[in-house]
Amino acid sequence: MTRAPETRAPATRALRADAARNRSLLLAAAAAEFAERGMDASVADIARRAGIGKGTVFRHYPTKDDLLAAIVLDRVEELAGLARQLFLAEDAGAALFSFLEAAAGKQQQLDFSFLRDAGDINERLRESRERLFAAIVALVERAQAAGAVRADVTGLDVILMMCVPSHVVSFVPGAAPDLWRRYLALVIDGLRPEGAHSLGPVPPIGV
Amino acid sequence: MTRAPETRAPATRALRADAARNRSLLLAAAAAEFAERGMDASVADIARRAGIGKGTVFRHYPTKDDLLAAIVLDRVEELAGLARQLFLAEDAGAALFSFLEAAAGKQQQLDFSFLRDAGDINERLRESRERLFAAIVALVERAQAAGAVRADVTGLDVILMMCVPSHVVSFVPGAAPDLWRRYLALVIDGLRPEGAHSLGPVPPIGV
DNA sequence: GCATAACCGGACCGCCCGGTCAACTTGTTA
DNA sequence: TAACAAGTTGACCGGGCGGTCCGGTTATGC
Repeated sequence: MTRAPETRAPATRALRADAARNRSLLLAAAAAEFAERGMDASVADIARRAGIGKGTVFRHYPTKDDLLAAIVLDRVEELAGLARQLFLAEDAGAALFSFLEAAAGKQQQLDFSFLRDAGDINERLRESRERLFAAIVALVERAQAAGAVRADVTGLDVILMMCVPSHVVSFVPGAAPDLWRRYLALVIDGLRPEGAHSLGPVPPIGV
Repeated sequence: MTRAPETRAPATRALRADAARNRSLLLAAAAAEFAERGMDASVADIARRAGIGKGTVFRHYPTKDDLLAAIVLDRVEELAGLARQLFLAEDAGAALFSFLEAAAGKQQQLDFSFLRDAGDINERLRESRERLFAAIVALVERAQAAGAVRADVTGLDVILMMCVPSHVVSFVPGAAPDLWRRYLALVIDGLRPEGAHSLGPVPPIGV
């Protein structure tokens, strides 16, 4: 095996210009297609929407799952960044509720059920998800300490309930684009300490 | 075309004994398989689980959707009956919450997302669904009149939120069998009038 | 117990999917 | 501008799906 002299092979070689353009076209098309049809979106349709060949898709991402994971990873990192940033806000309760609002809004584009489907595939995605969850847990605990969220709720409870608005709205055919806010408000009211009833004997789940 | 004398053809002829047995085996197997794997369950797997041939499945129900619709129809009628029965209870609030509890519990076996998937297929199912929804709306309005449920919520809001517990729990791998109760409690607290905040400017959806 | 119609079952069909590959095109670099 | 590596492409493959069909089987009425 020979090696070209004076060539320090970069960890990943720089992408050729057309390849980079195709890659971003692909990511946009895939995000749209996954958002519309979920995991049922076919690679052929994604390629057609991006205006590239099917083979090109598999050159950029060896598997349909890898393509999905790349997209989900983006959103997860984005949300994790927001969560860490909001952790520094003065009002702990408003910080958590702002985060839930942003998360619910983002899920209009990409439901979190992908976290389940894609989480088992990609190790990087799993790590990123754990970091996001940890940041959310921190937000929740601070909001509880400030008395803005009922004490008998866990971080994981909040994580699960945060997926509700976008899911619920997906059942309404001609829903207004901000209908999810209505159900987010309902979810948040359920998390508030005022007027909270017992959650019953069912133990929470560990993280 | 000849007609056998003295034979009044019944609307649907009586099922032969073995056919009736196979049909109930099929329904049980299909319900289990749909519950576990959703719409991804394959007819071949259902047939194998029921211990019958694939052709027999299609003899009883001409389409996979028809099979699903038959199962969903059962649960919907069951729930509608319960809703009408609870409408006569003294405590209007407890009646609604009892119904939500029963509905969430049933969905552990069969998620309501099937109502969306199968609803477009079968006319009878659509009618049955409308009757169920009407019964729920009646329950909600009575609970609101009794002051047990916040006034700014509609019947459809409650219908949508009623699907939350089973859906949320489906994300938790080794969930305890009654974990859904925890999230039902959270949902119900969000529906209570005590400590309710504004739902914001987003208008509710019409039924 | 026999004739018959209802029923059963699994081989088979066409279709679509994720993924591969070898021939071809194009950006890059010296 | 020449030469090559990187990138592109669509025909192709194996597999699984919903649904069909017909030869064999079985319950049932007389």
